[in-house]
Amino acid sequence: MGLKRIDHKDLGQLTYHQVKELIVRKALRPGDHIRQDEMAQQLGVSRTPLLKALNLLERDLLVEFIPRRGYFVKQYTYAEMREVFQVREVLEGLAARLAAEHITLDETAYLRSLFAPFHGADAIDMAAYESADQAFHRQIAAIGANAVLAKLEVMRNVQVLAYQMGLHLSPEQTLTDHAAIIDALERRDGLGAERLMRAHINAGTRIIEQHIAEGQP
Amino acid sequence: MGLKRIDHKDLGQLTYHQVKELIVRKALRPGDHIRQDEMAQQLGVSRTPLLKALNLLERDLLVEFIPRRGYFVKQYTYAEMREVFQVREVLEGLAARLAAEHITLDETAYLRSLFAPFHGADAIDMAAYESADQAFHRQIAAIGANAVLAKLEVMRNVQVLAYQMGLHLSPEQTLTDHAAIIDALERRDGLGAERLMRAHINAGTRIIEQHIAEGQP
DNA sequence: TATTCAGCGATTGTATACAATCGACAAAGC
DNA sequence: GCTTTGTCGATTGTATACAATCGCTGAATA
Repeated sequence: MGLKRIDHKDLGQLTYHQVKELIVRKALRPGDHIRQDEMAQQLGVSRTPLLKALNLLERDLLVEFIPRRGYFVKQYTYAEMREVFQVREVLEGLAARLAAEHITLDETAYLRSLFAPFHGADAIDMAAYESADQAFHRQIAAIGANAVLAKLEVMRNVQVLAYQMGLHLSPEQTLTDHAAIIDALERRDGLGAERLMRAHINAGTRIIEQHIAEGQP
Repeated sequence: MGLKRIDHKDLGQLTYHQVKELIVRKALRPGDHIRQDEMAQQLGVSRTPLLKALNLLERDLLVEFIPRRGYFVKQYTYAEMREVFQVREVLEGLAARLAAEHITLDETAYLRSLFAPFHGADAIDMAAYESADQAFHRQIAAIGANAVLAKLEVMRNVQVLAYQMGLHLSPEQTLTDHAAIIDALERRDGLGAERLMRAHINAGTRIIEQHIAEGQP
């Protein structure tokens, strides 16, 4: 009783993760046409599970599907990335507000611990910092405990691409913003947390808008 | 020149719309196990395009997939519907804010025209009213012109289910709310439109919470 | 009578074959 | 030389065959 049903992984799921890796690691590059036969063969599966994987990736906004032409690795313009950030702003704002309702002291402590290595550090290991940043946002969404939001959270894969486009705040700025958000969460100030989170992501949006203003696509 | 590439419809797309119809019309009922062979045969297609359709429906939150068991028509509890509304609140708020930036006089006129038949009417045709309500929200999302948001907009299919669960405001309340939102859009007051839209949907959330408080699942 | 387990039918998971059609290249026309 | 049209290989779209396995039923057991 109360046993958790083990979640079987079908090849579709496994293939999904593999192809996602290929995309975020840029082994598959933006704009690339994903040839199904070739890709299936390389992964050692048939086209059937690959197609399932590609459908999931389309939902994640990592690939684009054009009927009769195929699947392409999504190539983001700054304008499109801005749209993603506009949506992220409200979704993560919601996540923060919901998180404030349930959050425990252990969880705030964990969130703080993510950034402890970087406070007062001479040089910041950007790769480590990027994963900490992502863990922070992921964790808040998880604490928010809204299953619908969690499904949309897959949109966060795009965040990796955004980093690759150089679209992130300075570590100093982020550390300050995150600390303020954690404080709000700790005092169960849902509206405050939402407002701060939105402002934080909106700062990212404004960086994108600078690129656009400078005439970049 | 300027020609719109015709968008081929593959069987997957067509099947998707068919099955969606079956679900929102309750020909397939919540909790039903969708037997692939049977359903494919009834629709006159093979399982391959049906599977593609089911994947899309899962993204729309209309069906649920459990590996090795199959696809099931999603059965919403009030608690889950509340989660949907929490997400809708922020997404539609965003849509309203974005719409305010672009909206034209023609478009505000159209939005008003949707509800003209109901103002001062003796009795309200609830079916017609429901479609007007949905057209209103759909149109605002369209004017917002954010492609990412538009993709998530498919979540709005759940709105039909919400209606079926009796989760909607009184027509009087809705007419008032909508009029206020249109006014805000007209004066290009993005923040105001966002606030009003969120309050409007939040009123729906509170109705759901009443059901939950009364002990309904 | 309640419980466990084996066997089997039903159903999903995956591979593959074949049909449809896209697009690249070459040949023909202007 | 540039554009258009026809042909063919490459690639996607769909159906189907077969393998894996789920869960139900009924017999065996306590």
